[in-house]
Amino acid sequence: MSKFKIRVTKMQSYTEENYLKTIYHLSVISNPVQTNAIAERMQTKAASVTDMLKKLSEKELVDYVKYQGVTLTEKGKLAAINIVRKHRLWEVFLVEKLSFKWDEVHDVAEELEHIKSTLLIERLDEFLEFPKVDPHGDPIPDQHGNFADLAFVKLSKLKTNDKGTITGVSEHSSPFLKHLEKLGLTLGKKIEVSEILDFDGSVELSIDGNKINISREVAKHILISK
Amino acid sequence: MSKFKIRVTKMQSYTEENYLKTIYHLSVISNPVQTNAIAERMQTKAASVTDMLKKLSEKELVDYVKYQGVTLTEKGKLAAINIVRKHRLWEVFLVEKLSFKWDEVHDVAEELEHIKSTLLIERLDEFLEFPKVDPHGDPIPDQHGNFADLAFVKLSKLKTNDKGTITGVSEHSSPFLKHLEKLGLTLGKKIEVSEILDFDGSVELSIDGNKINISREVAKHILISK
DNA sequence: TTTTAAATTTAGACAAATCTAAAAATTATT
DNA sequence: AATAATTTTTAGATTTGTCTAAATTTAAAA
Ligand SMILES: [Mn+2]
Ligand SMILES: [Mn+2]
Ligand SMILES: [Mn+2]
Ligand SMILES: [Mn+2]
Repeated sequence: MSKFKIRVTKMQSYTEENYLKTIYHLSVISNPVQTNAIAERMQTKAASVTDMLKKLSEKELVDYVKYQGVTLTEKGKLAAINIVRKHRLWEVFLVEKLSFKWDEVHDVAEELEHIKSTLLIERLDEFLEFPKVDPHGDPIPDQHGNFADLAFVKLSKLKTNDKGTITGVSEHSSPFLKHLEKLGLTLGKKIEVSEILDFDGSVELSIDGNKINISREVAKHILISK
Repeated sequence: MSKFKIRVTKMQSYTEENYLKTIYHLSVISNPVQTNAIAERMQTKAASVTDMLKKLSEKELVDYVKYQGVTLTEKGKLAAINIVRKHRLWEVFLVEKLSFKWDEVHDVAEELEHIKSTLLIERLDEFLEFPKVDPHGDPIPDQHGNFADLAFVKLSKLKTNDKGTITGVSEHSSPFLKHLEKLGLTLGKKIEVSEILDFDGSVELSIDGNKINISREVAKHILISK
């Protein structure tokens, strides 16, 4: 009879992975992460979230204090970043190799990110020539979970005459991305703020020699560098 | 109150898809397919299979007669072929684009085949330039489920002095494929039977100018054309 | 044609993930 | 500090897919 209990750390399920990823993303906004925030983002009910938090806590993937919220443990954070890595690499694949548009990739990547094979993901990384960012400008972590924290500023924070390059978006919905596409606001484009309208906060900017006006709401989700 | 019951044909689950595919493959050998055959191939218990057969029958994907076995309906067959199509296309991708060996692709494809996106699979097909066979020589069905029934003959059926080209294998396990690899018995290779040994039925063949001997068991799983 | 063996199905339980409704804890407001 | 509002958790069900053990049906053997 063994003196020690062998704890077989089972692999995470599809569902657990989605929870970990959600908690990871919400951690940026608030830490610890609250039950309702997770429920809303995952389109599920608070009661279901509570159940899962207990389970993740049991597996030592999160630190969970009743009524207070959750934080990822080191182990949980690494697991989460790994899913994010896979998600973003698949998005690059879809856009670069299969001609998907940047608003078409999200749902498929949401499924592909759960495929379990390190060989697959390392080979994919190599095949894509080790991309540093995904089609939405988000950084792609390396095998060890490290990635450069790109210095972004929201377009809505710029002042009149400020210049910069579009390097990311903080909203990934298809309607939003299609809207940007139509306006010519795609990654890499240089812009200059020509005016900020007083009455609605909307932003007028020069792009490719044209002047266009975008709502404050849209400006908030466009990330500018330099 | 509506007079008609609306039957929402739900999409198949990951598990249902695996059952359909298994039934499809077993149909080639015997029709109808028996419960135990499915259970054995899926590494599960007969009782679980019975439960699933009732469910698939309910969804009109199989014709199921208690104690007699199952047959795929037209609908079920199409669904099954679609999974097979995805499985084989992904295998080609892994080998052609990510340098996987032919014995490394199966398990990963087993997961990838369940990704739900027609756009993805049609684009993948295009990206791979519409391959007709997978890395094991198996035919890849088109979008409509049609594929050429390639005329194979088992190497074990050949007589002395018969010639032919290796165009497929009927066993996909990693050890078997690695074994073939080591012997130089890969797809496209031309062989000639030089002798069939009486006492154990093993086959001696010429390949690339060399003579090698393979067991009858191995010969049974090598498919030859022309 | 009984009897025996093999295959298959039912009955009843269980784990994962979800839900609704009700209870408990925390936070905000008077 | 007491009350109200919000957030979170529990209790109890439900669905999907699985299992073991027992009962049935079919096929094979005597
Ligand atoms: Mn996902
Ligand atoms: Mn992205
Ligand atoms: Mn599968
Ligand atoms: Mn194959």
